[in-house]
Amino acid sequence: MIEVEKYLAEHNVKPSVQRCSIMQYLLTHKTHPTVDEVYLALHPQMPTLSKTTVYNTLKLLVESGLALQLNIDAESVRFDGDTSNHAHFCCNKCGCIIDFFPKDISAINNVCINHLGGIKIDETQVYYKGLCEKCNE
Amino acid sequence: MIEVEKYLAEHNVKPSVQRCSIMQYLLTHKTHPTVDEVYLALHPQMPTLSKTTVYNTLKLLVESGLALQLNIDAESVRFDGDTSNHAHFCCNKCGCIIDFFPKDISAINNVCINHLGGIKIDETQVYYKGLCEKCNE
DNA sequence: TACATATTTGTAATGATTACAAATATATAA
DNA sequence: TTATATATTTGTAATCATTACAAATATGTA
Repeated sequence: MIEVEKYLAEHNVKPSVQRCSIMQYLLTHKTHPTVDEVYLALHPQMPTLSKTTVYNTLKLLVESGLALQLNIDAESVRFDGDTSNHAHFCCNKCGCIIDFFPKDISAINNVCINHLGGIKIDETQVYYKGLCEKCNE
Repeated sequence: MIEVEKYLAEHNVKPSVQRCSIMQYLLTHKTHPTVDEVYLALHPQMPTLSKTTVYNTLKLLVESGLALQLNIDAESVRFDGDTSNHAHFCCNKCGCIIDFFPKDISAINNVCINHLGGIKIDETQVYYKGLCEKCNE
């Protein structure tokens, strides 16, 4: 947990107990959880945790560059503690989300930058949807 | 409007008055409107229109391949009557959404397909976020 | 220790979306 | 054409994610 504390501090986020737990959860669970999933996972060990805190903290982490917010699913927002350059696949049947690191993904980011003048790109999100290996038989 | 009627019928969507109006609106307004925006725009000329119908119809259009659903904005879902292969840019300041047709965008779709075996890709969405030309001064 | 500031908490409000049943329109069969 | 079955639309009520906000708690500083 000392690691997480440093990681937050390095990004100018004061490492409170709640923030460390939530960041730690994101780093150790690559499941792209929703606010609810984070809350339900941490609540047993931390009974005073409030869902509002989970909302606030995840928002803070995103703003501080420590997490990605995924809108791949219209139903609820998902979060990813892995901020490296990668894409996501969402299965339309079982809803699983799979990380995706094609070696030429940086080309995707450049596609845009090469074409537009005045526009400033801060973030690129690539979502694939379809059927995962299991659901595709 | 006869055009829209044919367009819907060709995609096995029965062309009711409401469906034609909504499809027509999407085709003539490339603003990636929300459900609310579609409803507010059509309601004056069609006072009996219900917002539920707008929800149902847009869902039907998406399922029939006549519109795209964009989750670019977490706040509310947006729709695009242009189903051709293109990306979207969203300005973090003014919220405008800009269509984006880089000539090598098909490469983005292939990125995934080339890398995965059992997974079946039906849809690819590419979102860019940042500051538009105006907001970037 | 005392005080100022930051963080967390819980509840209430908001707003998008869905469920559902009644009303209306459309298509079909006699 | 008329009667009947089916599909579509409508309006209201419910649901659910998210946000607002003010009180409570914790933290940092003099």
